[in-house]
Amino acid sequence: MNPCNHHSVSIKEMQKLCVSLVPIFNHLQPTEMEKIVHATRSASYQRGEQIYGAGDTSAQLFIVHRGLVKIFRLSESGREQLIRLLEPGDFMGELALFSGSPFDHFAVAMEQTELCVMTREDLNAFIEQHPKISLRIMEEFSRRLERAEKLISCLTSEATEQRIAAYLVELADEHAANSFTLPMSKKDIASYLGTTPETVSRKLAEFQENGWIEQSGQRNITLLDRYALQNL
Amino acid sequence: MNPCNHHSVSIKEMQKLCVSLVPIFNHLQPTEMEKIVHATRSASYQRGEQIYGAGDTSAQLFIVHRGLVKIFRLSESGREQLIRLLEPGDFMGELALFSGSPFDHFAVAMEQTELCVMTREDLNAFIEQHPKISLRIMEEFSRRLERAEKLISCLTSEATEQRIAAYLVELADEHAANSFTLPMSKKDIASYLGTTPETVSRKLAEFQENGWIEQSGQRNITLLDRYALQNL
DNA sequence: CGGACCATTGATTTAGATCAAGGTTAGTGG
DNA sequence: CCACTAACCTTGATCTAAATCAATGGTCCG
Repeated sequence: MNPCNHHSVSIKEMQKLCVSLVPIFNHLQPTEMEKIVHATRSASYQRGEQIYGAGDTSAQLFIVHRGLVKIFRLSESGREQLIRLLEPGDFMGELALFSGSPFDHFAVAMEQTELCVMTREDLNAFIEQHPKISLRIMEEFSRRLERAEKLISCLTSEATEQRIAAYLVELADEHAANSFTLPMSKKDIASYLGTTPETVSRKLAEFQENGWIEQSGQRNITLLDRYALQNL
Repeated sequence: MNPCNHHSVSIKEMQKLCVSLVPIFNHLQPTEMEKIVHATRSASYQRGEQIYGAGDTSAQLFIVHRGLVKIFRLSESGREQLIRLLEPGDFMGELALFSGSPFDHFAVAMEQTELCVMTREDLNAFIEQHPKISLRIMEEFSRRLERAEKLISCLTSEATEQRIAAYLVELADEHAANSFTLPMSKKDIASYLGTTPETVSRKLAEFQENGWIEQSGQRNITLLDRYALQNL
């Protein structure tokens, strides 16, 4: 944890920096933006740098402004379990913020990343003054919760093969295209889907043999038979 | 969906009914309670009755006042996947409320159950007037999210045996005692943990043989060797 | 250019699912 | 209150999907 605080940057710089807050913290008057500026600090991280780790305590809300952050746990056996990837506009650290309990997971920057940081007091004060914003935050929470619960259903009720197929379809939907690039390494995909890199490799090869997908390079995939994948 | 609205009950009755809101909606002045009363309707369900199902749309927040509600999905194969059990004070329906998308899961009363029902408009207005409450709701969200993410880690990184053991330890912690009653049928436990009733049976029998637990009746368990269970 | 990490493919093993058949419990209705 | 039925639980035998172990090739980054 070494957030470099730049409390003396110009308001204009901060506004630019806080542009990622817009999806959540919108409905703001220009004069209100100044309050966010004072409530927010910025922190910068290099690729591979840890933002926080399990056991750390920090009553701060982190909002990704630029870059990519990986959230994961380490199991007893030392296996890394990927929870999710955060893109600009996503936030993290909310549990520590609300309950004060220490983190039980790790956050690491996957590339050059800039964060906005808010303390609990700041958030409290902010929400009291801009109550409508809390609804948007709740909306975001509920979306994440939905995603988590869907993943749980998937993990418990579907076979590994189906999970991998469903994941491909999900990616295609996100990109609104049949060709896309995997957002992470096969190793991480395996961790996310609760399987092993070997199995991911094998299943993708199998899907390709069946003519359902086309792999090119190491991370590019084209869906050829979406229907087949969905009906495994 | 057949909520029986009682909009004409006395304020006193509603206060009693809404006592379960306290964990979330506290910090209220007596005069403010009246607003909740007007914002809330009550609905009553029999054991086994469905509150809503996948596909239904309803922009309402349901808060459990009395009883027990089971939330589950049905997978393609028709397998029931238990998401969670709601006890008094818990709420549901928030995603439909915020995003307007239809439910993708089912909610069924497990016993005689009473709910408080709030529409989106009611919640909006309410939060604008009582912004502090939104922090408590977020807290609740973040707790649920934490639980879901822990379950995901568990499902992906641990073996079935470890999951069952960890679940027993969790139950003991919740009850703050080594003896406790399983909160649901073994069938439902299996569904929750992503396994089958047979495996749950076998593993519990195995744990008992090893002297780690003691089963009595069909739902009572005493932990004898917590350490062994935690270090599978 | 070199080293570390990632990906692929094959051979083997195993945990847990599935299928099957009793025994038990609990909620229902007379 | 008791009897009945349906759902639940348990234990056994078999099967299979995926993990693990292992070895080679590929790719990215310093």
